[in-house]
Amino acid sequence: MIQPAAHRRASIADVARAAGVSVGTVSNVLNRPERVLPGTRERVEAAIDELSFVRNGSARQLRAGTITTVGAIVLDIANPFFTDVARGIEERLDRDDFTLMVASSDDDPDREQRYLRLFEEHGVQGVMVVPATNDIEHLLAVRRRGTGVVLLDRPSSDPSISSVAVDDVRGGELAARHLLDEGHTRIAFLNGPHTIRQCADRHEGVLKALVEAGLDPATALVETTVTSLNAEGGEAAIRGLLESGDRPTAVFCVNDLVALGVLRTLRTENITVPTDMAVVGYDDVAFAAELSTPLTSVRQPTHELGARAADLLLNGPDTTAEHVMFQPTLVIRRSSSSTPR
Amino acid sequence: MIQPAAHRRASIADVARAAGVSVGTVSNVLNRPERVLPGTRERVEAAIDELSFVRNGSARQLRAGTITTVGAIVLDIANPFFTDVARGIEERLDRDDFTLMVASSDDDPDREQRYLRLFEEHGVQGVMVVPATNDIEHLLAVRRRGTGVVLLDRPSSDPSISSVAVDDVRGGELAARHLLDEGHTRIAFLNGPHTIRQCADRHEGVLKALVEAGLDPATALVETTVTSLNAEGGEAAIRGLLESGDRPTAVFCVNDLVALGVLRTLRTENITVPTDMAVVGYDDVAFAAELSTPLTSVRQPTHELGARAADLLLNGPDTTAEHVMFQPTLVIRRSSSSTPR
DNA sequence: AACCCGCCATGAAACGGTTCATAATGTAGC
DNA sequence: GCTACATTATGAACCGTTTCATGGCGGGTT
Repeated sequence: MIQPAAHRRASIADVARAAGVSVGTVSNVLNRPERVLPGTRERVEAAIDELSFVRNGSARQLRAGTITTVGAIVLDIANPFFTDVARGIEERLDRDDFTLMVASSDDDPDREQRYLRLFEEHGVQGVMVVPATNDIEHLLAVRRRGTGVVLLDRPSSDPSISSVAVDDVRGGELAARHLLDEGHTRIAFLNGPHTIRQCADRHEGVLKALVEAGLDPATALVETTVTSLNAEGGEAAIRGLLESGDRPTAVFCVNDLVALGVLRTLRTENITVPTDMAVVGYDDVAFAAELSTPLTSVRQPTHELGARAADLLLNGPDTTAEHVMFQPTLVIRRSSSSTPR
Repeated sequence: MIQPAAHRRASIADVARAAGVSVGTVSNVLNRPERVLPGTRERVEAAIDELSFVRNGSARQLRAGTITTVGAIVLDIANPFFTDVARGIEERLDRDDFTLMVASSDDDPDREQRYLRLFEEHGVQGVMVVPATNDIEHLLAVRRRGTGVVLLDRPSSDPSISSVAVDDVRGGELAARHLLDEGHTRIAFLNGPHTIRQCADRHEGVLKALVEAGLDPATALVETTVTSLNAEGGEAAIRGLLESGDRPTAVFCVNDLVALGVLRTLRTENITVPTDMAVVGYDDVAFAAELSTPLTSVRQPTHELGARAADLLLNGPDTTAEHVMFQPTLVIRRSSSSTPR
């Protein structure tokens, strides 16, 4: 059980009493020390220490209105992609002395909603969200009520919401085209649910590449939905695929964590990469280049993504939203090519 | 610029007026709907929708006092070790419908202090902290003022503060002893600053192993402080070491991110692992087993660590603190041994 | 001496909820 | 018809800050 305070926390009134001044003066010491005579200030500061007074943030915020905090809601806090983005956000925020609170929705719309509500109720200046659903009506509502909202890693179609994204259609296209170039004609795509926009977009990109190459997606593509977008999800998905018998020659994974699970499984199953099966990941996280079979991956500018999102939140246009779209690049390594580079 | 609300947010009084009821009734609809007649409730709910009313969390909390949120402050949100711990925390909290806010101190005591203050001022039920300094007086102060505090990944000597940790002395010892067993007599330790307790403890463990083996640490050990505990830090540190000429035959890295940077650098420098140089990491993150040279690493039970910490915060003893200490294990792989397993 | 001004300190209003004692209304029992 | 009681709704007090109009005071100017 969390231990309750022995008794009520000291309030500004307690401090005022102890220092023999009025509450207004204590508040001034706290917020505009230059307005109060050094002598009094010291007395007040002594009383503050004495009572180990801590300002009540709720009361402060209730009255003052503003707070220099922004929130970020990502799909999975254990995914290096999102934490790298978070670092980008933090660095930008530091410049303006804002603080960041991060929460993870775990791909769950309910959790997203819950954290969104929490942030909104506590009056954050704005919130950056990687939505877990295709529908962003709930985010529009937040925006309408006056809280800043920036879509993260996801383009916005709505004029009232800014977004910072990377072209996922193009990313899917790059990956698929590369595999086609390598001679594959039957490709598995371990994707997340299409309710996550990024997944749907990457799928679209893959289709585009296939059609351009004159292939029929119905036969050339096997899309499997991974249950959780991490190594365990990748492992389960590839096992399912291997057991199904009709095995493709290449696997495109919706992110590098999934690819990690795939590589791990293929190794234990003695399936050689890339000769028996080529693998392509997404995000190009730090370890991708150092894997036993260095992983071909679609690189996204994580840092810039986060920094730009924070920037839009802090300095964005007042009325019209801005939509930033970065371009991904493909980094070809050994997992998909016998002749990388 | 963050766009201000067109005008003041709707308050409970606005809702009351619109629905033709009193503020008390609106509050009841919000908090104990069963106490209000279905007809009135519907009118109030309609008004809430109409005005798109969102409760003001500050006001609510100011009056009601409590909040079901806890905070976590970790050293580096981009380090998989900490995010895995965060996952463990989240899962435990979910059971009690608590929410988690994560902040990253970036090894900076000032940032830690800033976030700590933010959490405390906003009245979180408790906070889990991986302290950036050896001194935890500031945490004791928070505890005394009535906010729950649990030390994360770090033992507590103080009876008033609970802690959940993994034995870092033992971890350092395991790693060093293994390298000694492999025949190395000159070991580099790419460590973080000793102000971070874990780093100091691991150092102590290394010393212990060296002494037990009858070696003089002064000659057998080269400790280098990495500037930032990530791949870039590892890269810079190992480069410095290589340039210094007098090259050791084994490198123990304070975490797997640093080890990743080391492996990357050694590969570009054409130094073979483990024959030219053995490498051991710490944390056994997900990708460690899948690296080009699978990485020997000290494994810590991340999930249990987080879950237990959350548990202590929610159900911990009222008066006496509890100190949980997990034991690390060494996972031997090819980066340090020609005959792994 | 009268006036003005700047400097500090004061104390009450306001922020937007929750809570609780009280009132209003309806129902049942005698 | 009267009392007893349950059910709903009311509205004022309160939480702990910030803010601002007000006032006291001392010194400089006319």
